[in-house]
Amino acid sequence: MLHTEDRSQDTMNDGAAPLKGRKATLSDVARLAGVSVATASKALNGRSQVRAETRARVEEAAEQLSFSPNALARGLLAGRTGTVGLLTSDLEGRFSIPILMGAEDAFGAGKVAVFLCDARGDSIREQHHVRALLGRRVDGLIVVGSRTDPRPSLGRDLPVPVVYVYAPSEDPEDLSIIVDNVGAGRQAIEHLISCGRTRIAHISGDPTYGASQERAQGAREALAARGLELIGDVRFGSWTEGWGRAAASMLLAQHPEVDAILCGSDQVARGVMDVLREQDRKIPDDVAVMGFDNWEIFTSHSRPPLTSIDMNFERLGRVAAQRLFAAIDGKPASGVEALDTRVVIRGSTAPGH
Amino acid sequence: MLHTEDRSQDTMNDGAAPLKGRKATLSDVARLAGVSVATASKALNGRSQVRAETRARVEEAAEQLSFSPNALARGLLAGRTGTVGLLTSDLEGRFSIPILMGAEDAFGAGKVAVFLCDARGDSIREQHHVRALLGRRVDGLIVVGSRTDPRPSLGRDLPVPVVYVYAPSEDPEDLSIIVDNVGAGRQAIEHLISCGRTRIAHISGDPTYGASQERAQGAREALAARGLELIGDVRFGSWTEGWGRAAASMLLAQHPEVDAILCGSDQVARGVMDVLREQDRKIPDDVAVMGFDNWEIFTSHSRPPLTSIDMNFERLGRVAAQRLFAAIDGKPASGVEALDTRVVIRGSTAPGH
DNA sequence: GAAAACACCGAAAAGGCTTTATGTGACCCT
DNA sequence: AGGGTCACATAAAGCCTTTTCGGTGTTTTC
Repeated sequence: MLHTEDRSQDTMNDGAAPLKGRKATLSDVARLAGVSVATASKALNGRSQVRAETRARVEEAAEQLSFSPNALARGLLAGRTGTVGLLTSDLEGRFSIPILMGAEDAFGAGKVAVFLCDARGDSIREQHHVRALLGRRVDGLIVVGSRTDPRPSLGRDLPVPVVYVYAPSEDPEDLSIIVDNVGAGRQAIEHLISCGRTRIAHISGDPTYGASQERAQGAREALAARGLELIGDVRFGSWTEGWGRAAASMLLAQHPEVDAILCGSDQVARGVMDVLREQDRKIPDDVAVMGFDNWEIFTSHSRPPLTSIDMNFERLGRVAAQRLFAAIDGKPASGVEALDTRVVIRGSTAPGH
Repeated sequence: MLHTEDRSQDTMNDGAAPLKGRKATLSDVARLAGVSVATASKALNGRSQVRAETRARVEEAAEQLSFSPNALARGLLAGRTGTVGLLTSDLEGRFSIPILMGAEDAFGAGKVAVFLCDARGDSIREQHHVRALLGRRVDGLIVVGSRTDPRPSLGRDLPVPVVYVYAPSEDPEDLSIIVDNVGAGRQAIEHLISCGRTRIAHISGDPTYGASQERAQGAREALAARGLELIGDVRFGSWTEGWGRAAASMLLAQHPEVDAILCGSDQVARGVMDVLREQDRKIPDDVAVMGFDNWEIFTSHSRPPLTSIDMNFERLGRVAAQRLFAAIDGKPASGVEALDTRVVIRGSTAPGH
């Protein structure tokens, strides 16, 4: 049912309700308070050139009219809009969201609003969005990639600072905030070793992802530091449960002595655990299992709950926001900043967790 | 070294920082083209009062300066900003994202930019965001709930139209776009029946969710229409695999004759399938299994792939965006609009899929 | 008692754009 | 030739806020 009543020019409001942006302008407030707009502005912005009594009158008038200053006019004058663009190439993916949440959180704490744009992996669309955002005079841009491999830079001649997150920019002059995947691999192995495991295998994911190569490298490094080696080298495949099952079957057949399996993702780990259970290998007593990503939906509900490496995505987003703030304030940075990860221990490596 | 002057958190940034890419303004374009700003404006906006040759000159000048009009100034004048606020109460959840994608898509196709705000389920934070968005003079608001139960209205006296998605507003005067959960339950049962099943059980999720009650109701209706009943009535629990496993064990013990299990979510279905496999019941030959949500990550990688009801979230977001457009254009609507769902058939009900 | 200091307020400009109203010349008609 | 129409260009008036600068009236200082 449609009704055509016009809600936009409403009746007078008593000012009791808190949320009414409405059309009240600063001159309305000034008129009601019996002062000039200049004085009203100063009063509301805490400038010093206003008598306390006058300020109070203005504030009351503003309250009564539910005045809220027009951010457009303010931004037009200030040259700063207090907005940033958040450009993601893949909202659907699991990784953009927490990053986005972290960034939104950090900005919302300040007085910055976030324009969200999803390029859907299309660079034409991305260009279009960048242009639109610049037209809106955002103060800065955050670009979130969909995988960890380097991506093309937006260019050096943008009028606003840019921070790349998750996927670094190909241009080292840009500032990129990424996950330390080598460190993540190292951390994982160190945890397994400290659980007393020595015959460790690594079932990874898609080999075309930089992340899987880097994690494998970190894992090898950590093993080498103890004079150990991977059992049966790294097995690459895809990021799926199916691959986890297939790879686990082969691994157990070829190397039944294995006492820990590091998996490329929680989904892979899930498949691996299914096979272990079917073959009556106790987790973690016979074989410890570990994943990457700490994807709650998989880690908490598996049997037993899965130990995993958390990528701290929210922090990634928050740090990106902070760096962008700094750049906007005239303190730019460049290079690649790799943030560390964190082991979340559950029952698949530590009984009782 | 840049000045380390008092760059206090305020706007006292007196242009000391070298803003390198100062954006070209319309007067720059006009000067370069040798016309007045008024003419330049009309030329670039396709107004009629401009000679073709003049228009070409202006366009070339604009191109040369890579001019893009300042959306702030334009919005200030027009009273419309071409922005909307997207207020979600829970970004983390699985449902907001596709809705958000649909909306972003629909708006991006027009010339509307989206402010994203996450209230994190906190109504104080929500109020704060609403106020901030109104200060930025958004043209409209979309409010995305985190569960399907009705939520408090933002109020009738907002200066801009609002569309509620997923969770309807408690106020029937508001416009809400939701999923037809009763219809979804009906659809599911009809599919199972058309697969030849008659002894159907329903393992649902958290009973405090309206969605689970409504789906159960739809399921009962569809069964009643064929003179059938649920085996062992609805079993409520939580939306987890663990509950799926527990409930399936009990169900199979009490009603071994069951030939289909409708599950409250794909995760529940996942648990149910684990138990069926452990008890050597063939899926779908002995027992068909079905879920709700069509969460790819669960449906595609289970054994066999899981038939599920897709909620069409992207369409939900797109429709919400369209309704908001209409309302902004002065064609408001109210009431609750329930969109239908869709069965995605896979191997867990239909062999060979 | 005059000069300076001070506290407070208002007029006005600026910021970039669109639109209205006004102005100018070219052209056509009787 | 004068009046009218038409096509085009421009000046100027906003939109809403912040900030600078100038102007009161009052107080302090020597």
